[in-house]
This record gives sequence, C-alpha cells and structure tokens, in this order.
Amino acid sequence: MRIATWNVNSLRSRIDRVEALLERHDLDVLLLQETKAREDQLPLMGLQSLGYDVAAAGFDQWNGVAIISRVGLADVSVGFDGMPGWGDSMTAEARAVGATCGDIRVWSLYVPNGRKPDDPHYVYKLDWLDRLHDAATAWLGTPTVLGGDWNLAPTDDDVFDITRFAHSTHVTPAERAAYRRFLDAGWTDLVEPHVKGADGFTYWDYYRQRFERNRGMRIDLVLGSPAVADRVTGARVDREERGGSDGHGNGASDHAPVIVDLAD
DNA sequence: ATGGTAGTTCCACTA
Repeated sequence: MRIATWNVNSLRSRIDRVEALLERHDLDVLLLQETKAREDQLPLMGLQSLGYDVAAAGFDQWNGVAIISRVGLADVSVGFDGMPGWGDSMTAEARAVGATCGDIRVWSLYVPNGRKPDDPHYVYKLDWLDRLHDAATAWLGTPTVLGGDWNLAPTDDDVFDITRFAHSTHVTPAERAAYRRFLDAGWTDLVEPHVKGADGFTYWDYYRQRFERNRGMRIDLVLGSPAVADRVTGARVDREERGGSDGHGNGASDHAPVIVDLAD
C-alpha cells in the first residue's frame, strides 16, 4: 500500500498535477491540504474516472483538507473529539478529515500555522496539537496514519538555517514539545529514517529562489501507530513535483509530496 | 523588521 501526503496549495489550480501524481506513483491513498475549494468546486470527475473516491472538509476557508483513495473510503469523520473551535465550527472542522482506507485509518491534517509566536493563532496551534494528541491516544492500538502539514520542524536539522528562525513559529520549543508528545506516546515518524536532513525538506518559500538553493523546511510529516510503523518499506519526497524538470517549479505548489510505502 | 511569491473570497488577506 502506497500513501502520500501533499499540501497542494489549491486543488483547482493543480488538479492536473494531482491526477498525474496519482498515476505516476501508483498511489493508493493521497492526503491533501490547503485545497482552497468549496465542496461544489471540487474537481472530482477526473479523479473518479481514475478509480478514486474523495472525502473533503473545510469548504469555506483557506486550509481545507481531503483524502483521495482507491482502496476504500469508509467511516469518514470531520475533525476529532475535542478539537478546539476557532471562530465558527465550520472553520474549526476544516483542519482534519479521517477515513478508513483498506485496513488503515488515515487522517489528513492541516495543523494551524500559528502566524507569529505572539499571535493568538500560536496559542490556538499549541492547543490544537495537544487535543489532537489526546484524541489520537485512543487510535494508537489500531493501524493509523497521521499525515499532513504539521507546520512545525521537529529539529534544527529540519530547517535550512536555524538562525533565520529567531522570532518565527514552526521551530519554537513549545511547538517541538507538542510534537514530541506524539513520539513519546508511541507514534513513529515514518519518513525521517529514510530521508535525512536537507534531503527531507518538504516546503520551500516561493520567493528568493528558495527551492533552487534547497533552503527549505521539513514540515510535512507522516506519523504511524506501531502496527503501521512495522510495515514501512520505504519513504521519499517527490522533489520533481516541486521543482519541475526545468528546476524552477513553474505551476508547482510550494510543498512537495511525501510518499510512504507499506507492506501488505 | 521587512519583503519576497502565489493562491483566493482578488486592491486585502492568508500562507
């Protein structure tokens, strides 16, 4: 079984790339973030003709999430028990969608960005992560994947230059501690063992030619419960999708897809 | 501290 996660930065503007990605990598499940589309705007016909079902959430804001699967899409749930509200409930629900695909429960997550360490959104981000952690404790005993844009870099090796993040989110001790709670509880980073340091970057700012200089960050993470971690046979980042054959990434998302292979 | 680019609900906001 092959699972990927990708912050697509608008599903409508990149539907052709999504369909090509599914076919190029023979994906069974694709987790998407920043879909930026209402339910009635989702371009589904091409996906369905390729044999995929789609579950989506977050239709009325920037950070919608979706699951695309050709191995079943059952028991879809939007959000998790205890997920904190931010504004109205529709907004809060936009950040997590879960479904059972084959024999695995998958979650597509868009962790709040946090904006600035002194912004209320930063407090919301930490609270959101804590509540996800608490809800996820109940899922540890079943085959479960927590994949998506976590909007945090777990270690200094996961950013191109830590001195450039002195007053930034994504690298603060509190965010990293919130993430480490998952590891301490028994979740496993399915990708890091296979792609080290700067080779594991998944996000590069569009400007200042960050991709061309590999000045990126590893913030798109895939965690697995023990039953899933035992099945990983490989993992990689699809930089071709981010950079393109011309090396400039024309028409690309600012994130690259992350792919994980699991033994059947 | 600012600004750069790309996306959207498109001259304002989010990432």
